[in-house]
Amino acid sequence: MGLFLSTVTNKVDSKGRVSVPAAFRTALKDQEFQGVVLYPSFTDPCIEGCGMDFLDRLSASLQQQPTFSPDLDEITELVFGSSQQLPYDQTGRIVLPREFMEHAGITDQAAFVGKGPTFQIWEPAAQMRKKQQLLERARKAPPRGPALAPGAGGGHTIGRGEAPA
Amino acid sequence: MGLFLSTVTNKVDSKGRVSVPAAFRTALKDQEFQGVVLYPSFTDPCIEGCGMDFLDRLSASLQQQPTFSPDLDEITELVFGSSQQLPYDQTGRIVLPREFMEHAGITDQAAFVGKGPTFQIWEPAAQMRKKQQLLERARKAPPRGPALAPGAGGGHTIGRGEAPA
DNA sequence: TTGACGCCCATGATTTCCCATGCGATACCA
DNA sequence: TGGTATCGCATGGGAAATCATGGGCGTCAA
Repeated sequence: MGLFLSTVTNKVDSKGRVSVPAAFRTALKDQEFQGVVLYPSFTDPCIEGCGMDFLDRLSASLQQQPTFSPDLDEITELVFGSSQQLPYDQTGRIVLPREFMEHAGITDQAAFVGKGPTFQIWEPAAQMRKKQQLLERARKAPPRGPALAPGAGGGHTIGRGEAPA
Repeated sequence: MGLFLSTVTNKVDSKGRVSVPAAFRTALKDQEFQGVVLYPSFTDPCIEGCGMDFLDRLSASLQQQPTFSPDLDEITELVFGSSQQLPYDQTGRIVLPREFMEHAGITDQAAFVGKGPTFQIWEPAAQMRKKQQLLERARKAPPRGPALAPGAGGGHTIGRGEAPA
């Protein structure tokens, strides 16, 4: 699965349509469902995004666990209940549901922010502020990452123009 | 199998008819039986819903259980005993059985809430309350563990560290 | 009859599809 | 090396299909 990288701001038209950045689409091109899955963030004024396989795996792993944590189960309930499957139109756009736009304060612009296996959609100004906050915090107390998983491979980040066809 | 996602509120007319959200019907379109299976929730004032195949699999997995759990058995009995198979009419509506409506307190509106492999039907206000409850709990006690990859921004990215394929 | 139920059609609103355009970057050619 | 053609991507708007909803009519059973 491709990773979502970088931040791209696109326009939201009067119908609520917005182009999903080409690089993001590339990251999802292998999926069965051609589109994205969105749900409102529970902690930030933004929209969370991922591919359908993300939810598929979530669902699958929940069903396998006989002893599921109630917490986890409830969160899942929230996620499923508040997510929406949004297919691309033929030019790679999706229609942002009105309630999601309101939750994120999005009016006519949307910033797609890559977060690795998932991404977020922000109102551009709000995303700036958030980013500044994170930067400051990082300066004060640099966060420490986990040990790198071995052999996860030559890694294929998504970039432009890697058409193996 | 498609997953049930998002929450959609539809009107219940004087005959007790309600449109099953198109997205839900899509999730069930591959099934033999064109309709849904409903049964009252035994923990919440709502109606549980799923496709026929879900019950098939439930039944199958129960028979595979090496150790027969009385709990499971009880659940099975409750589920199978109180469920109803409700076919769509030609426009994709079902007729909500009166006792189910009463159990859920539904009068003229019904909220379909996706829960992945299954869904629920609520009286809209009650569903709001339930959702708020879950939200608060999610914010207070964000689930931890290997299953969850906390995002940088106090995030709540949900994912399992499982191998991609 | 009265009501529950299945089936039909009608309608408005939304959503999706289709086509056209502008812009920028890259590839190509002279 | 300058200039030009071409492609991919983002964007806009109108047309067509889908969806949710309301109501009417016959049938069957109590």
